[in-house]
Amino acid sequence: MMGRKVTVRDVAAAAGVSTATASRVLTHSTSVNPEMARRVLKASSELGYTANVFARALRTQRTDTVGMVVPSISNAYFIAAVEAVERELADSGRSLILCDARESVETEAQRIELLVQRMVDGLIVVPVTAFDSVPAIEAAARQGPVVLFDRWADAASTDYVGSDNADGLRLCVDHLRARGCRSIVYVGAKPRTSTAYERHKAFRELMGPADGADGADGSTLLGEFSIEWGVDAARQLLGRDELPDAIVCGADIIAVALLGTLREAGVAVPEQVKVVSYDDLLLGQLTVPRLTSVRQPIDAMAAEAVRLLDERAGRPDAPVHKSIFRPTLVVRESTGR
Amino acid sequence: MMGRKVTVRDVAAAAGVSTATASRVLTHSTSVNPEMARRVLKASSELGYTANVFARALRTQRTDTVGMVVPSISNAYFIAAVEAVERELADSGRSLILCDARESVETEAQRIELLVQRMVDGLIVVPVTAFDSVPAIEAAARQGPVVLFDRWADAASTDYVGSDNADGLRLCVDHLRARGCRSIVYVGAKPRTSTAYERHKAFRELMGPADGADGADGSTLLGEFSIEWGVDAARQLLGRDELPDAIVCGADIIAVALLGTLREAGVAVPEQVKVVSYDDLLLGQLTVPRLTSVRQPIDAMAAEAVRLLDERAGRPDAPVHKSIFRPTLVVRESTGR
DNA sequence: ATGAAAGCGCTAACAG
DNA sequence: CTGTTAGCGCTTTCAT
Repeated sequence: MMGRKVTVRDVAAAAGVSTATASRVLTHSTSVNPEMARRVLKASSELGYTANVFARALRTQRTDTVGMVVPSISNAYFIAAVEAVERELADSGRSLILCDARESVETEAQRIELLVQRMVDGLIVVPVTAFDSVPAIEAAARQGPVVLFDRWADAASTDYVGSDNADGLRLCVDHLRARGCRSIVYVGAKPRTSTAYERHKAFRELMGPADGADGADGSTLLGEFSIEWGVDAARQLLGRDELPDAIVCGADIIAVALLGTLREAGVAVPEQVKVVSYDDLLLGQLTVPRLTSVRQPIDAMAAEAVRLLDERAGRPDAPVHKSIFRPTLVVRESTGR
Repeated sequence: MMGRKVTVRDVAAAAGVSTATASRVLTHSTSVNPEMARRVLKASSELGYTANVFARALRTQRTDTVGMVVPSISNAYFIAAVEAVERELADSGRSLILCDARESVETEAQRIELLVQRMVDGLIVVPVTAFDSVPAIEAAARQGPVVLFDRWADAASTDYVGSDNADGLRLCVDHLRARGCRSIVYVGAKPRTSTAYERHKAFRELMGPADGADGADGSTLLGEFSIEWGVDAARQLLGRDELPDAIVCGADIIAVALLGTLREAGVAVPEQVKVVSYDDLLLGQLTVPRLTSVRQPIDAMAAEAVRLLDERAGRPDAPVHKSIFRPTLVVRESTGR
């Protein structure tokens, strides 16, 4: 429906050259007579020429477009990631096509397939799960460059950019201990994603071998990365005989909901309970009190993801590369003044 | 880089028919001998055939793809709109390409241009501004179907789907008056967008002809649809001799920030000041107290937008259509129990 | 350095 | 109903 009418032919004719020469000028491919080049450029701009992307892609097998699939566009952390990647791509004149997997492995597979068909030059994926997302990702990786972002998928032999979750959790626990907290509870997500898995594992290791079974002593509560779970977990804690000194949340989205629920119940944060979280979303700075949270260097991570994509495009058989960034802790009022 | 190798030719050969017949089967265009059809389908699935989108688009001039440009993907209201449109399109087997204008008219123009080039079958735009966005929108509308969503752009002769902002504001003010509020302040955005303009205008008309000049009596404060402005406006109000009975916010993003700032300063909401807002985001249900807010029927609006796009594709010269939906007020704790 | 011509993979006329 | 053929608009050999 939508589309240009002006073609290279028109430009060539107007400039009095062959379509080949016109194309050469327009794509800066080979050197051409300056005078002809001038005429082509003039004709091109006068006619308002824009190359038909489909014809070009059909011919060159490239699109200057990168695809990105995230688990949910309503999670602000992924939006921040998308924005960072888009900024990065803009620098090299490329654009991003964004797809939402809606937390469904099936939708995710469809979206990945869609993007591969659209011949994106590369694909950045934040997998919905660590296991079930693997087949679609591997199929895509067979066709071209794929980089996993933030979460890895098990056994997927693709490049990866993420941050050190164990270190992030260590920052949380060290900070709380320095403020005198003894009893600490972790409220996170079930280990269906690599981030949920790593953060939970790190917490348990940091807390010592006290509990053997999976949170049998009540020091860890696992649900989803969602508002609902934050509310639910808070209620569970409120139902206990006594509250812990501090709560470590696996993500801001959980923490914000948990915080609201605790305060609604009259619990003073940070006086009675301190709360620390992960992601450092703007959202966490709107709460009262504002959240102490682990920040990942998302711009650097986005840049690295694009770099890996380009590197892989150049050397398809290079060994798999994993880039792990160090997070930092941003201290705010939720862990005391 | 990424792309299929299997072509119609391969499928046709494997099925022992011509490419034309194979194509006919694969696109369900004309009726074909059932036996041949069976063979083609079998060959197709055995070879793992997928049509090359570019070749198809080049030939058919269609892509089964709709483009959407929003002012900012970090504003949860637009994300909700995107999700609704995507759901709607999925029903008819089409997909959405999303672009972020980053609150910049220039970026917006680029993105619109990019999508038009990509020959999307239609374009849904939430314009960054009511005036400066017009040229890019009109240029796109000359190429194919365009529907403005939520915000209209001045003099753009394109179809539009939105909601009745005057009615929404009336709901707010009526509700507050029913709860006994006398002094009411409006905190909104400068009239650079149609929604900001209409909400502000409606508020002033509802409050009577008391103030002539633009908020000269301090009953309206105008800034941006942003966190920062919410904080700033709250501080301005806190600096006054006395607080109003109630505050009407032009958007939840403003209200959430304003609410946090008021409560941090020890102001009791809703006891001292009631707060009502617009958009009914999930965000507003995480605050303490939860926000009373105007909800727009976003799913119905998305469905209508897609319908208008399709209608326009069928009849390019049909008169311009504007669809205005009625909002409702969702009452929560921020205006009293 | 330039032009003529050959396709990229697909679908729509046009004959049969 | 089926096959042959001609492009969609572009880039890129291959000659010159």
